[in-house]
This record gives sequence, C-alpha cells and structure tokens, in this order.
Amino acid sequence: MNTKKVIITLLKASSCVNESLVQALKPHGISLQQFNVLRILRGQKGRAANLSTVQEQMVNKMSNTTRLIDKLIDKNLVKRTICEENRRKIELFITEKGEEFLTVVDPIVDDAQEKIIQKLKPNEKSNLTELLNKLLK
Amino acid sequence: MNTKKVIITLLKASSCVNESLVQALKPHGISLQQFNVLRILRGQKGRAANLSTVQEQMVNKMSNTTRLIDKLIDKNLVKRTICEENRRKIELFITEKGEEFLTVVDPIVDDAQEKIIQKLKPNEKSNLTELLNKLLK
DNA sequence: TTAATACATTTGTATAAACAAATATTGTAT
DNA sequence: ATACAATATTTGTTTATACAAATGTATTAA
Repeated sequence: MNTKKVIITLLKASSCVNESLVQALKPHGISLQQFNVLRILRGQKGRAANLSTVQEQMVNKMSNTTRLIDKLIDKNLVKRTICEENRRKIELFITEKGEEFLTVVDPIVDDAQEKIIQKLKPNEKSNLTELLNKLLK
Repeated sequence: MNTKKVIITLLKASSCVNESLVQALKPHGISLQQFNVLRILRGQKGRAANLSTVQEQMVNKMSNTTRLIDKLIDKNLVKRTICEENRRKIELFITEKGEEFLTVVDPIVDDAQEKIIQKLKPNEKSNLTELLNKLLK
C-alpha cells in the first residue's frame, strides 16, 4: 500500500471536513478555531483556563491564541482577567452570552458533522478513530 | 461511537501530518502547497496545465492560486505562458530547475511521510485509505 | 456587427497566520 | 537586595488566505 496515497487522502478528507464546518459556522460570524476555543472554555465548567491550557487543547497549536481570543472578547463571548496568584497568567471564562451562543450553534455544527460521518457504519467509525489515533502517538 | 471524536481525531491527525511536512520543507524555502503544485505540474509530463487544471488537483481548493504560482515563478521553478488557442487561459510548466528541485526535496518529504505512516501495518494503511475515501464521496 | 453572457485568470482589500522579539512577572542564586 | 534566568502572554511585522470585484477573451443570439 502506497504511503503517498494514505497521506493525500487524509489531507483531502480533513480539508473537506474542515470546509464544511467552516461553511456551517460562517452565517454565525465565527471561525472554526474560535468556535473550538469557545467549546474548550465551556468544557472548563466554571474553572478558569489560562492561555496555555487552551493552547494544549486546540486542534492546531497556533502561535497566536491571544488575538484569536481577543476576537471572542470583542464579541462578548469570553472574558479575560489577570490571575491574582500569578500575574503573568490570565484567566479565561466563557460568558453567559457565550453559553447561549453555543446552544444555538452547537446543533448546527453537530448536524454538519453527522452529515459527513453518516457515510460510515458504526464499526467503521471506531475503526477509523483507532487508526487515526495511531498516527498521533 | 461518537461522531465528534472521529472528527476531532481526523482534524488532529491531519494537522499533525501537515505540520511535519511543512517542517520538512521549511529548510528548502517552499510551502507545502507550493510543493504540491510543483508535483502536479511534474505529473503533467510535458503537457501544459492551466490554472483550473491545477486547482482541481490541489488538496485545498484555494481561492488564490495565481499568487501561489507567482511565487513558484519567482523561484524559477515554474514558467507561465499565455495559451495561444484560447488567450483567456494560461499554460503552466515545471522548469528544468523545478525538476531538479524536486529530485532533491522529494526524498525528504517521502521520508517524513514514511516516518508518520510506518506506525501503521500494511493492511491498516489500505484500511485507513478506504475509510477516508468514503468521507470524500 | 453589436450587445449580452460566459469563461479564465488577475487584482484589490480586508482579515488571519507565522515567527520573532518584546514586555511583564515570578523564581532562584549570589 | 540584585542580577539572572524562566515563565506567560502580548505586540510588531511579514507573509498568506478569503472573498469580491475587475480585467480580458471567447461565444452566442439578435
């Protein structure tokens, strides 16, 4: 089996998924990366997240999370305060408006994801996840 | 099996692959997208490619292939002429320098790809390719 | 032949990303 | 205490991307 073919198919499949999620989010004025960060903050369930915590959980470890979060703050979906225990750190929280936004947009993204993944049978899903996970280690 | 998990794993795996290829190419002063376009042009085996031909074969159907190719022309890896039969079209060719460049860089990219994919057994490779292909249709 | 339409590529502009350097704060050794 | 290094985030700058509008060419219909 050809290595190049696996790689190119992986990149194409991911680009295709990415594109359909970006398009689903576009009418709501948010990028996929911003949306993912918002979900990471919701996942904190009230606990503060600092910048590096968020970066670790991001799909693409990008170099400029500060400005990405600036945009979420401009939209009032996130708030940022300085951590009092260690003033080098910041504390990030999803706002009430951010939570509300997610309750609207989440099902839209879920639908888009389901639309793609329904092409796979349940055992194929777990099989695919397992194979992809091997590439990450 | 959880749809979200499949999607996020796919995006992470692809981001990981992308990153390692970008890093492999960086010392040679070329982006992954530029490299892929160069390989598409080599694949033409002397036949002219026009812009839309190239775009169809690209991993990410980007909106600005003109400027991507401009950069390959600046490096003298590609040449562009106007198509005489239909002057709206352009004709793209890899140059001799472009061919030479690929003979140097190709094995480096191949190694980087092999390093990732060797985590899979041969039957897992074909299995993964098959599953990913289902997502593209 | 002219006007309208379609086609292929390019350009302008606004936004986003990558990368390095800078800032501010804390911890540590002298 | 003071200087030095380590940590966490931000800022400046350059390059890349997305999207819409513009350009130039070809095709079609009146």
